Amino acid sequence: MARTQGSHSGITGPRVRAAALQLFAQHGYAAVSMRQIAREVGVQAGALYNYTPDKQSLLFDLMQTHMTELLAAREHSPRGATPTEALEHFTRLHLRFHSERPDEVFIAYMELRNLTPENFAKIEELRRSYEDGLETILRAGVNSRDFEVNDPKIAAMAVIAMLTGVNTWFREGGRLSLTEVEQIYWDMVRKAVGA
Amino acid sequence: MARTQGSHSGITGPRVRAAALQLFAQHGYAAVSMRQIAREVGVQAGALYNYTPDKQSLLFDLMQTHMTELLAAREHSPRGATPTEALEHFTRLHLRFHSERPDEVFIAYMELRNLTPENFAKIEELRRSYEDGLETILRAGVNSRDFEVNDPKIAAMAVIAMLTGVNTWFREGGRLSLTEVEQIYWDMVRKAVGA
DNA sequence: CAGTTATCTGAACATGCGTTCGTTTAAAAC
DNA sequence: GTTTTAAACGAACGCATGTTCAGATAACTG
Repeated sequence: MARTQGSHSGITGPRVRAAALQLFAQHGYAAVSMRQIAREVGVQAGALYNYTPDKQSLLFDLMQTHMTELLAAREHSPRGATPTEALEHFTRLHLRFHSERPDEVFIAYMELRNLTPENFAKIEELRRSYEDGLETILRAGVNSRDFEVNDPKIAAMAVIAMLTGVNTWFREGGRLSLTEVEQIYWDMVRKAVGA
Repeated sequence: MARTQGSHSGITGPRVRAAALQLFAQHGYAAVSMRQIAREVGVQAGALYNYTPDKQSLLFDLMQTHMTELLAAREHSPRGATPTEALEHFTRLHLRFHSERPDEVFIAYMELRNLTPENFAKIEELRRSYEDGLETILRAGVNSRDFEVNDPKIAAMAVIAMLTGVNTWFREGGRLSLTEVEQIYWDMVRKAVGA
C-alpha cells in the first residue's frame, strides 16, 4: 500500500504527526526512528522532511499543540460562580480532556527531557500557566473560606498529579464510565481541599 | 583518571549500576549508550559486560531492586493500630522513601515500556503488590467506618499518584522541609478519604 | 496538451549502536 | 618470586541512526 511518487495527497502532513504521536507514546521518542514513522505513514524516510525540519521539531510540535489546546479548552470552559464550582469545572475538564488524549498526555509528561533546552522552556511555561490557573482557584477559595488548604501551590500540584494519574489505568469501556470516574475524583478533590 | 587494566577494584559493579541509574534517569534508557555508562565509570564499554549480561538486565535490575526495597521498607514499618494510623504510616513512608530515591522513582515510572515483556510482567507484579497494600488499608477503613471512600481501588491509585507527584518538584533544601511536606500531604490524604 | 511544481524515491553520508573476543595487565595466591 | 586469574583494553562485527539530495513522478495550471 506504499504511496506512489508525486501523489499530492495533501494529508501526509497530519498522518506524519499522527504516526509520530502514536509511536512516541508507545516506544518513547529516543526509541523511535524516522524510518519507523515513515513506514507507518507508507513513505520513505526522506519524505518526512517535507513536513518537519527534523525529529526534534516533530516532538516539540506535538507537545506545544497539546498544551495550547489544553489552555484553550480552559478558556472556553465555564468559569464557575464560586471557588467550589470553579474547582469542579477544573477537575471535570481536566479528566475529560486528558482521557480523550492518552497519547498526547503520555508524551507531554514523559518526553520533557528529550526537548532541547529552548523547547523545554517553552513547554514548561505553558505547563506553569495551567498550574497557575488551578492555584488561583485554590487561593480564591482560601480567601473566601470555602477551602481549607495549607499551601495552595503544593495543593495545586497534588491535585493535578492525582487527576493525571487517571490516565495510567482508565480505558473507555472499562469497569467505570468517564462520568463515574469524574464523580469519584471530584469527590476526592473536594474533600482534599476541605470544600 | 582512567582505570588501568587488571586493577581488581571490587567496586566497579556498584559504580556501573550507579552510573546507569543516573544516566537512565537523566536522559532515558533508550537515549543512553553503553559507551556513555562506561565513560562515567572510567572504563571501556566492553568491561561493562563483566557486570551485566546486557543493557536490558541493567535496567531491569535497577527497577527490581527499587521495588523490592520499597516492599521491604513497608514490611519493616509499623502497622498502625487503626486504619487511619495505617494510612498515615503508608503516606509518610511513601513520601520519605521516594524523596530519598528520585532517580530510582523516575526510572520505575518512565522506563516500564523499555522492559521486555517478561521483565515488565515481573515489575508490574511488584507494583500491584504495593498498590494492593494501600487498597487493603482503605477497605479496612471503609469497613470500620473510619473512611468514606467510594471505590477503594481507584482511591488507592489516586493517593499513590498524588504522593508520587511530589518527586516532580520536591528538592531537599527547598522552600519546604520533608517533614512539612509530609504533614501537608497527610492532611490532604486524610481529608480525601474522609478520615 | 504542454509546462510547472509539489511530492516522494532511493541511495548515500558519517556516526553511533550493543555486543563479542583475543590480548594485556596487575593484583592475589602459593 | 613464580604462577594463576580476575579485570580491563581496544579493535572489530553488522547494523541502525538522522539527515541530505539529485532524480523521478504524477497531479495541477494555463
